[in-house]
Amino acid sequence: MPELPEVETVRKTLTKLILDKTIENITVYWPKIIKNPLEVEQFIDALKGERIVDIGRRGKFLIIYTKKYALVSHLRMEGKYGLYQKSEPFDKHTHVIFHFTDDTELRYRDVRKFGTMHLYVKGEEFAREPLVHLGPEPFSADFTVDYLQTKLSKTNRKVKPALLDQKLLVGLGNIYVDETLFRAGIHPERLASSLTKKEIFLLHREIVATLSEAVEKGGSTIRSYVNSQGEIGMFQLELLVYGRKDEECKRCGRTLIKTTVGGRGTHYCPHCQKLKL
DNA sequence: AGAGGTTCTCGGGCGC
DNA sequence: TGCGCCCGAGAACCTC
Repeated sequence: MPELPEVETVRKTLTKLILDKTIENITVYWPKIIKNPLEVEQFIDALKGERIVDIGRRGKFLIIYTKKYALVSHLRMEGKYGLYQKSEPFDKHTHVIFHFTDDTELRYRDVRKFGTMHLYVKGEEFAREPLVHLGPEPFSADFTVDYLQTKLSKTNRKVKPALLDQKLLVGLGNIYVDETLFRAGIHPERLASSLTKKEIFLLHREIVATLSEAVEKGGSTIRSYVNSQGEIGMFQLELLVYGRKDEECKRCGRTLIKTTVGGRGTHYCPHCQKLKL
């Protein structure tokens, strides 16, 4: 599900729902989701009595702040947060419940159980896994054309796997990387180090543009994504290549192709994105 | 039946 | 031989 635009949308909607609520207790049904502290009891005890004071985001990670702690949460493929009345029944994919002092509770649901949670004392979170080695935010001043140029020139990988690496840049996932490469006219299997200065400039511009347009539209709903208020995104209507195998390229009219690159399903236009050598 | 929006771990290959 | 880095493959889990 969630790449940067979806996580940013979850951050905004979840803030409206749980800001200022106080955690009375927590129930953990699938302890493997909690990666730090190792003991689930410690996780629960730490957060008891804590009030939600802010919700942030770093790349695809959500950071729920209480007065003392930072809860770093990754939704991976299918993780979802939702606010429910305590009286509502919960399904078998609900793995963590944060019981608030009012009659509501925050439920974490995750069909594939890939999601993770790390709890740290506030201020330590950026110096620890999983945030410590992340690359720059695409909307930050650190993410410049020169930075992208330097990084791509130093790797032997193909451009698509390079851009999916969150150490190079945070936020891109399989959907937005395919969209970005199409918009920049770059074949996903080009060697990253072979890109020209002009191509890097276009790539940088389209990374920022694609992600910011997607944030404005509330993300993309492909299979199951909904924000914390249960609403779908709208950017899937703007997708130019992702999920459009065998359909017409909106730029040149030829047939779009789907292959595998770096083990990931990859959509592109063989005419607009040439694999020059 | 196999792929699926993610990322961690592991092992092979290579250079020093 | 050893170490460290880089990279790709496989694994984590469930649904359709």
